[in-house]
Amino acid sequence: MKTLRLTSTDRTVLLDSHFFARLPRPTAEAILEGAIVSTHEEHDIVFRQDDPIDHVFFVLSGLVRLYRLGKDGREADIAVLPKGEIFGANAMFLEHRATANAQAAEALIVARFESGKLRQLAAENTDVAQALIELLCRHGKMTEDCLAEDRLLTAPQRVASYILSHCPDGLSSFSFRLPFQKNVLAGKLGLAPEALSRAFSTLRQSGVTVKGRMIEIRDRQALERF
Amino acid sequence: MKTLRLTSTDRTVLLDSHFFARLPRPTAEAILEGAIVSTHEEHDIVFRQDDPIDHVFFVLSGLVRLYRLGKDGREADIAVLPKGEIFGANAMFLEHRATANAQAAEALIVARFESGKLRQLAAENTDVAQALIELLCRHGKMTEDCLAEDRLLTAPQRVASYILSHCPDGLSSFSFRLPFQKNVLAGKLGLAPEALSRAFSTLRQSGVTVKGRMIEIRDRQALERF
DNA sequence: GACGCGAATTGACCCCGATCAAATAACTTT
DNA sequence: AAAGTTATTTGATCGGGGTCAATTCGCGTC
Repeated sequence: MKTLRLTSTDRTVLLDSHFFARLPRPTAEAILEGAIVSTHEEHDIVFRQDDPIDHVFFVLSGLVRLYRLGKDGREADIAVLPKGEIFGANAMFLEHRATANAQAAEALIVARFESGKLRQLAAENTDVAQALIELLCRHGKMTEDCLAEDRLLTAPQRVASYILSHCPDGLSSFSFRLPFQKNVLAGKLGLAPEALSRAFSTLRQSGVTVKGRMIEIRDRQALERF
Repeated sequence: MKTLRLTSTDRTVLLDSHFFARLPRPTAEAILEGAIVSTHEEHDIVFRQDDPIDHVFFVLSGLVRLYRLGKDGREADIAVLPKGEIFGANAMFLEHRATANAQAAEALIVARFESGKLRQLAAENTDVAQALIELLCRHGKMTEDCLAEDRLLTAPQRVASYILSHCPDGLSSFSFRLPFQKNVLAGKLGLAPEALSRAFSTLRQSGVTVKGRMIEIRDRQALERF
């Protein structure tokens, strides 16, 4: 892990992100003050569950995986966060302990902000508080979605749902490139890699073609029906 | 469903709750102004997924079940909330649409507050915003816990974990009464009722006795090991 | 273009938990 | 207390997905 300072493209990523974009520019700038940037190799651990953490993290590039460990060492993904997402914010209001492990799922650059300062700001500035509230709602809903999908859908259905979430409305056929290794996708969907693989081949009969990371859909309706 | 006004015991439940207790009394009182109370029979639907809702709900007594519906009509519980809990708050910041169905899991009394007013208050008053943030963090963590347990634990392990969460630290043997029907517990744990039943009988060999709603533990360590 | 290594697929097997059906238990009502 | 519901348990069966082992594929390197 190496630590650096914010570059100007970093600032762009930050200011364009879901969270900072809804803040008045000066407020956003104030938060950026004192940000620390660090790089991590794939598989590096950023923090561990129950670690005391006094920072909030922002993905500048790459991918983080948040997961919990079972007694037997098995891992369960809670979330997979791409560029522009924030993590570690819950901890700020929850005893300052991480609720999960955070690991680089690929080469990763993160910015971190002192949570004390951010919390202070949130207490003084309702814009910041609003932004935090919206962030937490959004993340909460994502976790809920995940839980509901786990309980309601089979593996092929979850994969279909994932693919459809990448299909712009109206198109009946399209293709896209997976934003990460199948490995990671499997974890995100709560599946073993083998199960993901089998799910893809089940979906072949519904017009899904997989070649490397490229996914191609021939018939959107068929997928929705699945 | 019948609608009423707040009784004085209702006020007590509200003011003692996790959310309101951390607010200055006058602020809390201000929110209570204009609360509407309604009663619901077991199985009544309070609101449906995707309904536009402009209220935040508070459980005065009884139990609500939040769940999503699958295409095939199957139900997946997202949360089961007892007296003192708030629900429908996410919607306030998420297009004003409910993210799940809310159903009375037993005779239920709820108070509702206009979300517009609450949101306004949160924007003006950082105490309210802080309380909301903490609420959302707490709920977020609960959902995360649920997701992780689903992915990491078998049915008997989930039940053991549930029982242990009711065991005060230090005691090695103790007993308690389930706060709701096994039916509901099964849903909360993401199990079919039959699976819950079987899980209980598996745990018998680890010193768990079940008689009606009474649960008795002989050996805490044995349960933790499970 | 050949090589090498980690990622992904495929096959075989097994276990957990869902589902259906039937029996029993626990409540309500009268 | 008897009858009628509604929950819960138990048994039997089945399917989804996890795990292990063996290939095969894809991609970066030389």
